[in-house]
Amino acid sequence: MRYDFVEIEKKWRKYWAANNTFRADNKSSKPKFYVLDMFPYPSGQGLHVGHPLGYIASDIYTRYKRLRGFNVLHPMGYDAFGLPAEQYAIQTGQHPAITTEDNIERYRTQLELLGFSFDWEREVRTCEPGYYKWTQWIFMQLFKSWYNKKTDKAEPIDALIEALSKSGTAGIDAHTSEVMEFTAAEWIAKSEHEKQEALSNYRLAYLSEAYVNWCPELGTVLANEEVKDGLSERGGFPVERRMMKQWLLRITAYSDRLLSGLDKIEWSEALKEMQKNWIGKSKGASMLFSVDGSDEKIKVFTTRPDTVFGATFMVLAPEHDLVEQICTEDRKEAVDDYVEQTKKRSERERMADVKQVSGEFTGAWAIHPFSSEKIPIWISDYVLLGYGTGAIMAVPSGDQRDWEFATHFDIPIVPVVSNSDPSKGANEDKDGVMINSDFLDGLKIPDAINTMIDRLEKDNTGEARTNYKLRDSVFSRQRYWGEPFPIYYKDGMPYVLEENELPLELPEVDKYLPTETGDAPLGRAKSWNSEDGHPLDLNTMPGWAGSSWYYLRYMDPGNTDALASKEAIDYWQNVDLYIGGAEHATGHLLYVRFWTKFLHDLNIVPFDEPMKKLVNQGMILGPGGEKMSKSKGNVINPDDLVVKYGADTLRMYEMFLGPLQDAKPWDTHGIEGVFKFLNKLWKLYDGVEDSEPHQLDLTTLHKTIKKVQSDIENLSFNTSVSAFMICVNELSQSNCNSKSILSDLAIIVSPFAPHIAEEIWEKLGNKESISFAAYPGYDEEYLQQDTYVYPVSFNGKVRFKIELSVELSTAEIESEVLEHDISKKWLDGSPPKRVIVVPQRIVNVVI
RNA sequence: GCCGAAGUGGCGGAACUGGUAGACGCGCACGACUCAAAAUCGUGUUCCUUCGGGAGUGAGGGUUCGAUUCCCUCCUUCGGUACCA
Repeated sequence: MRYDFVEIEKKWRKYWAANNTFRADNKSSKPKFYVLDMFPYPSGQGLHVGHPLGYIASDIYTRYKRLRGFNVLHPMGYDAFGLPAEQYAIQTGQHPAITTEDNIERYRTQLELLGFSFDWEREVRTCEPGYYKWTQWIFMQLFKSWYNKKTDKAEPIDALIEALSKSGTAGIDAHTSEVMEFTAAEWIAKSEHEKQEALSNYRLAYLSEAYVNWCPELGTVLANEEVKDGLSERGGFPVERRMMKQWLLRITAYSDRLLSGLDKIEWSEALKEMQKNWIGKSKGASMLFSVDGSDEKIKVFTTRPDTVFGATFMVLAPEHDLVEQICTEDRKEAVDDYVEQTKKRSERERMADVKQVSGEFTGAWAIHPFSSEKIPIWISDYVLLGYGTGAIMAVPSGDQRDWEFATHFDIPIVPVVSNSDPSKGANEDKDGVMINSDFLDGLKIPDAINTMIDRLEKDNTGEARTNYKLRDSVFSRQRYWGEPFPIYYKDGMPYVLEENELPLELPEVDKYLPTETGDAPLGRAKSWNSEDGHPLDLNTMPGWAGSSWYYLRYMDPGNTDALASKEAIDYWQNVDLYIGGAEHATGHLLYVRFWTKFLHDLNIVPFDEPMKKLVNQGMILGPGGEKMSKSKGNVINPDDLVVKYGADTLRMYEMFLGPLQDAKPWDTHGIEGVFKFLNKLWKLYDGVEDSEPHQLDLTTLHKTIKKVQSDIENLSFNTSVSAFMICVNELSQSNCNSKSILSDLAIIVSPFAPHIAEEIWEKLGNKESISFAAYPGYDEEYLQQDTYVYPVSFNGKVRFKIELSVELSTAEIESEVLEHDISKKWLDGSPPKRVIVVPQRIVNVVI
């Protein structure tokens, strides 16, 4: 009988849907396992062959785990809010919900064609009110929380308010935007407006005037990770810096936990490294420098406090608050000009001429804290306002950028570490001893750093300090197609809605564009007010809001009382295996960890890392080795291949292409080999008999079970496909027709090619789906061999092979080998210098 | 620049903790079946060779009886990041 994949696949797709075969229960006596794919944004293009790669891998793993007796949660959904649908809406006037719905339908059809064992009853869509109610709810909790450094977790703001009214800021150690100090009396005396203002300094979701990446073309702000080389990631439009009032999330409160948490999760080193760099922890000290003839002090952050005796000037970021105050009259014009210029320049331009040294002298002088010498204060855009304190002590002998600046403006360079050569460049190495450094002279650098920090703390002019590159995340977008903020304004201050007012649904608007007055699109909505008439926030949340907790919603997608029930969360716990692209390294994958830690602090989830193990699938490139894209016209559509070869062939071929994690070019020709393999497999089942299995066939089977099992556990699917091919070749060769062997083969193939496996399984007389069969064990007994063919090499080169019993001792093997005619030829009468015998491996004769 | 990953036949790729390099598949060549073609099956396929062998896993060196695997130097490609003090 012919392998009629069209009929077979249609039949089993229907069967699985009708029987709800892959429904996962929230209660089970079986151990749980959670396998998750990064859910897709349903774009108008549909899927190309690159998308299913990860889904196929996770589906194989899922089906394997089921066969091993696990209750597996394997859901799928859609990251449905986003820019493309909105851009389309602006162009055509069609509501983004309609576009999104259509695209989702298309995705669903394509996904179903591939035979994934998703529990479709758990599908989620981030754009549905029933879903985003809980995205809004989490935001609300962030707004109502502050970060207590003493307990190292988020706590309710109400408790903070109570503490403030009892004893002011005394005894409170919070993660804040700026340090605040006031007494209980002062707190009580504050107006409501002032209180709210003060509280926003503590809240984990707060409004702030901040420099943001503004994209005029898209009409919205972007997060740092949505900007690539000064252009928007989506669309490639220019991005400029602009001061705007925005919602921010205080992710920086979690910097340390986000960093240390990496040690306990199984993610690739590359990815952990990216997150580490993004968080960018560096240890050093903060130091105060007095300004000559002023009460102002300049606070700097440095990782090298030991080099302070080499500090020959100071540099402030052009936007630094002190610039205006300390700038002298004669320098004012030049300085103002420079500041103006910096503001105008976009990120992109600033990046383009990194090598260009520029700056202006403010006319002011700082007093060196140890030598009491006067050193000039400059401004330059190589010092960034957002990092450290926005000011540095410049040590041209120890920092290359300072060196270039000093050389350019002819500022003295004083070496402070032995083996420095100031005429050539800065010495940034951390070996050598201190020179020209008063009480530090002769100390090694690490000792000098500690000595200096002790001294600073004693003198009260500085302290040890840890700094992070990580910034609080801008959380508002001036767009329509996203989650509205559950926020209204009273007296200009933000307040949250009541929980029972959620979800705050997206209003209808006449156009998906900003208003004439420049307000975000929600400004077009009629009566966009709270129930008591206060205006609602006009922003919407960014794309990553909904994806930061979706893995929890799958556990209990219909719940209307909570984001998921306690029972469901306690049962499923965190994700055991997460598969998706590495492009989300510093976006989604950081935010989902942040939100999980926050929900952990709120006692909503018992774990504080969302994904125990994460694997990044590599990209499938076009046949030429380029990225697949519509514009290049090299997109391979999976639907066409399914029509021609069937889903089982496509699934196996995608796995066969190469290691899951590697990028690899697509070559449609190769699919024939896998298709032939499935045909051969199918043929094996003609004339199956209940006969006694042949020894050789048992060896073939058990070797394959062993190989495939370890491959799946290591996510090495390409080698299991090879193993199946070898197995089927061998069984065909020996005309195997043993039912027991062929039944086991069907089970181990089923995670890879589920449709054909179901069909075979049914033909073998089984009534239940193969999905819940028991994975066969392998027996080492069948893998034992009586003899082993030794490759015999002379000086490392293989010259002949000899089959010997595995019972032989090393000495016996040696003499058997040396007796061989070819050995005699190579030895040519003289005795070997040495003979190495590795049992069941090799024999090497040294001559 | 810095960080990370990777370089193996014509191509995708195998090779467990150092032990037969090139499994499996594609492609190609030849053969069988066929009036013919497709499909299918079989054989061969790293390169050079005076048919004894020799060379060979990006390049060069090292450790070892033995290196794709370990160590050092360098080159190339891809991904990330970029004045982070």
